Amino acid sequence: MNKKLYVGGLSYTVTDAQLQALFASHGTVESAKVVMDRETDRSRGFGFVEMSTQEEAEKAIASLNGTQHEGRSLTVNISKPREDRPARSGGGGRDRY
DNA sequence: GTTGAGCGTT
Repeated sequence: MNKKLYVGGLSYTVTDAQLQALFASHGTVESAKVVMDRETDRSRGFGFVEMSTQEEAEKAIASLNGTQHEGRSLTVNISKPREDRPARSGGGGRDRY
């Protein structure tokens, strides 16, 4: 198990600092990032947070998952590493059709 | 509005 949290259901107005502040109320945030679409520089509506320990990650999930933020329902869960997804793992990142 | 990048041609 890791300490990385996936945070979905974010408003497009939420940014990394907002995300960190939200989770910091329920544990020690080591890092937080809202994923921005690199083509539009706007939020994709989800992000990632890393807590100091798994224990704090768990309580952050329990406290924030299913709640609302900036008018949207939050989904909080342990994340999986991006390398685990076949879409961008080494061998070809960009589509070439 | 649901799982993060960019490098560059293996």
